[in-house]
Amino acid sequence: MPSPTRTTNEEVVAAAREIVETAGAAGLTMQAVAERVGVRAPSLYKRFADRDALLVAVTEAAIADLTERFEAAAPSLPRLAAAYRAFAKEHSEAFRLMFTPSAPQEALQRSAEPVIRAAAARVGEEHALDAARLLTAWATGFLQMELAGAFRLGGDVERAFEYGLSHLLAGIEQDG
Amino acid sequence: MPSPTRTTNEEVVAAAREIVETAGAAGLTMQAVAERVGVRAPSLYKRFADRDALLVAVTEAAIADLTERFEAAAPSLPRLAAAYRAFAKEHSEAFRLMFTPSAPQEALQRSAEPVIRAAAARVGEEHALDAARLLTAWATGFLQMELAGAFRLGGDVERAFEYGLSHLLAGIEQDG
DNA sequence: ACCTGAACACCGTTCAAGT
DNA sequence: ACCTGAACACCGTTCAAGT
Repeated sequence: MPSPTRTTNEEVVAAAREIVETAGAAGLTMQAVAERVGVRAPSLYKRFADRDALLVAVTEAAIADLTERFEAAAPSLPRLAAAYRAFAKEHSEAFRLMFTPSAPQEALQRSAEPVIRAAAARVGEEHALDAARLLTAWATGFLQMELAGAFRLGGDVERAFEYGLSHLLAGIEQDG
Repeated sequence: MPSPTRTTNEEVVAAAREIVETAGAAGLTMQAVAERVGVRAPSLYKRFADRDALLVAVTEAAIADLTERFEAAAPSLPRLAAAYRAFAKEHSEAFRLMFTPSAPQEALQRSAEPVIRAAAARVGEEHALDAARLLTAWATGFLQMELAGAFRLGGDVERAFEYGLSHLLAGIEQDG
């Protein structure tokens, strides 16, 4: 007799996201996830090929979350930057996963679209991609360094972020 | 009777670095390191408190390597940027480790000094730190994205790096 | 059809015992 | 003084057996 399904992919990914955020990617064990959704570890392999596939699903869910925030913040570039920073702070572990070779690139491309459109409104279609990449690279590096503790000494991080952002926005507008 | 030492901390770290670079941080097992230096895994705990301490030592050695390259490239900002990119490509796994909360921040601060001095020569002492951070954050984010495959589509990565760099250098020089 | 216990290979780590 | 085998707890993963 067929057993009724005891959990769902969504529930598994949600549990995995919580574990990743509280215990880090290294803390994501199949047993911990299984316990959280009320099954045994081997059952998870019916849904995800292996631990790595689950980790990719976690990354993808995080990217979808970020994309929503971007869409809500667009087309203001300062608000996009603030949304990015807020996301990185709330989901620092998932943020790190996004810059791993196994991250789903199509999802990342989609998340970048609001940024590219906002850049286009500011500097025109022709330079939109370059401008968006400049801003994204800077913000990504800044947040990565901030999360790693690189700014622990050396003054007001808030102010440094605002300084960098306004500087880049001004620079981007004036040429091509 | 005292046994003669069969390996050294330096040899252990060197072996660990090779493993990290070929198999990734996840591939760094105490047994693999031990085999490489000709001892058994438990012996490594005489030298490093645990696997994490060894990983920190690997990160620190990589930062020392980067610092040497920076010192050789200074005070040219384009050469510093090129050195950073070359390092990231040759030691992509260690590069990622550098932006982890457990990375040794004092070593990272030291590695940043040639960049800050080069920035000072370009924009003056007063804005050197801000300028160096702007450049470093951008380059770090760019390389992180490049290594993750974010630029797999979308044209000439080389050109995009040069574009971003020259744009930032021009922007940095003109104001404060 | 879905779930599980049992099993396997592998890992980090400790420690008493060897030299 | 340094090294090791043996052991423990834990992990990912597979699979035959349950319902």
